[in-house]
Amino acid sequence: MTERAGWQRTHTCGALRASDEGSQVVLNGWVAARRDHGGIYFLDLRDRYGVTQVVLAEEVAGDLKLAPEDVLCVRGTVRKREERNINPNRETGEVELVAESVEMLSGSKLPPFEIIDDLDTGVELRLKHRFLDLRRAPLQQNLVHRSRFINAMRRAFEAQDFVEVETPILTKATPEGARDYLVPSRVHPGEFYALPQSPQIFKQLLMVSGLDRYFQVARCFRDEDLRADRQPEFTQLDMEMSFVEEEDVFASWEQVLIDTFKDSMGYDVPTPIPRMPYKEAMERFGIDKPDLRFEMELVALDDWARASDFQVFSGAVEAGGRVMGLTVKEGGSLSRKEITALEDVVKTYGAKGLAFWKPALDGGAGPLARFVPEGGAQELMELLGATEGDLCLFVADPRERVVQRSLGELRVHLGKQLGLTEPSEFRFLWVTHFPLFEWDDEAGRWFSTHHPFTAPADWELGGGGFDLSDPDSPIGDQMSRSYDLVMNGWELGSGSVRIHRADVQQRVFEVLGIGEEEQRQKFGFLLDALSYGAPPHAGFAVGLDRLVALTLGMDNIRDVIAFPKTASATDLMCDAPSTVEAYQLEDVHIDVSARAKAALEEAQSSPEASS
RNA sequence: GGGGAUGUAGCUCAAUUGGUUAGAGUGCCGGCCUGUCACGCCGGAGGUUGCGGGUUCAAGUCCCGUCAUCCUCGCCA
Repeated sequence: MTERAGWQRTHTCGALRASDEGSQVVLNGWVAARRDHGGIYFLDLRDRYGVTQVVLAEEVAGDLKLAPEDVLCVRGTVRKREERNINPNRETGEVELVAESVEMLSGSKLPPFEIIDDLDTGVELRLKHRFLDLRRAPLQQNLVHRSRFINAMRRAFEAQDFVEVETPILTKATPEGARDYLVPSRVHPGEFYALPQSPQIFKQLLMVSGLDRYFQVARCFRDEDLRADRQPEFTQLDMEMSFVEEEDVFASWEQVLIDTFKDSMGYDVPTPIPRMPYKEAMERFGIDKPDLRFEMELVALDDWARASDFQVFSGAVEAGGRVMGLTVKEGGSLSRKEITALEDVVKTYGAKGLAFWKPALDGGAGPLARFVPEGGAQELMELLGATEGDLCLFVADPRERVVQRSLGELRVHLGKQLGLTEPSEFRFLWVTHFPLFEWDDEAGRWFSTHHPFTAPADWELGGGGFDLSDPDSPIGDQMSRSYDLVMNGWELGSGSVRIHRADVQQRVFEVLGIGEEEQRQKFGFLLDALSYGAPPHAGFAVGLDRLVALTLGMDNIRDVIAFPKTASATDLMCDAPSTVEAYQLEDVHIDVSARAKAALEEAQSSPEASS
């Protein structure tokens, strides 16, 4: 056996306590701080586990030059501090290490920012030196929490007899859904793999194989524009089970959530998790992922509006649209300026304006007041659940989705602004009964609301005979057997009962405008599999980055990911994406277009490119 | 693809109506200091005001373009 090298630590920097007094120990760690008092020199040594104060006597320090972030080996004796010198803010604060020798294991240049907990520095710099950013305790704690959370989830699935199976990363492009990341084939000139947007088809095939219960911590890739809660590559807890229906999937997940939250953070998830049909969510909250931590529900005012003298309101209803409102309790004190800011919120989502009313029995105030009929204030107040001192807000539009969406987003906005959302409370909800198809005006055809493998609520699916080029076709009324899991206004994940009959699957492809030829070419293997005894099956997937971020009270997923990308999908640390050597392109049979080449040259000739 | 915000010292920011040599805090370096832990005191170094162009006697400041980052609408089965 090899002998242990003399420099290696006997303890971590978070380990020593008063009970270790007198021990001879070796610590390894980074220089976190130095305090030179002339005759005595204090040194804070840091690692993942904590910080320990090292005391260097003049004789030991000598002319040793220490810089921040140098990596050291310190040998010495643990000493209990005198009462007045104890640092109560540190776990190791009752002791200090009296150094007998200090050895530099690795020197450090001056870092571009300080390695401190409450760093106040731009994202750009932090991402460029992510290895230094990740040296900070809060970021390390995030990653540790993520690891514990995901492993607790793994244990929970294993306890239910699920089998973790890995599926391919190099796979086939899918015609529907997000833009694919493509990988050119060297062996097959002109052909491409795609990175999976999710392991969807593979997990269904595993059900056909009889694996019965599958799960995976799966990396997924979607080449779409990013957001604070969206990265081009992200992680899902993906699962699928056979011989089940909706309620079995819900039950399985509820147990997983109970186990995971309990194990990893000691939180008791309140169960059963309530269910709400999509239609109800849209009507009451204006959104398919309602935040149930506060009330302030939307109110339908269509009948009131139809009879109103206010043209904007009555006109919207006559045009087949909606008028809805919501009441901000004690919102009457909001200034005109604040209300204008709220109007900007609804305009973002397509609303033309935001009407408001400060309710009172005498008719109230605000632009809507003159349209409240004599003596009609009480009726309107009752409709809105409003009392004097409240603020009522209204949106009217010929497009129902604009009314619901804009007021729904306004409700979320107000919830945050008024401090109605308690961050340590986790309110879950299953949203069910989504429509199977949605009409896309731009493309002029139907798209799957969830995905094309989702079972229709009615297996016969109308039996055909619909005019599929008609946006008002009753195909739009078909319900699906898909469901979302929602928490605190975030969509955590979605799933569905799947189609396990080849004929139904073909019919759905037809509605989506995927002809027989294309079906064979793109999904032949799936249709084939469905014709060899496919069990009824259903599944679900949860976005882990979002869920982990939420459990830490963060609304940006960047800091629960070790090496995240920027909003333009670049990695500032390793400078990806980047150009490759000409021979590499030749190998994979790729010609870069003249336009792309010109853009590259322009970028490289500007001084900005190298900075 | 659209909208908004930001870009000044290593870092966080300031700089009046366009006007002298672009400042402060912090970090860093040097000196002093034997109980600090946000140590203290003294001194010092440190700037292509993102980049390019324009207006002007004069631009960190005004105009045009461009790049980067963040937020967001569209997009994300």
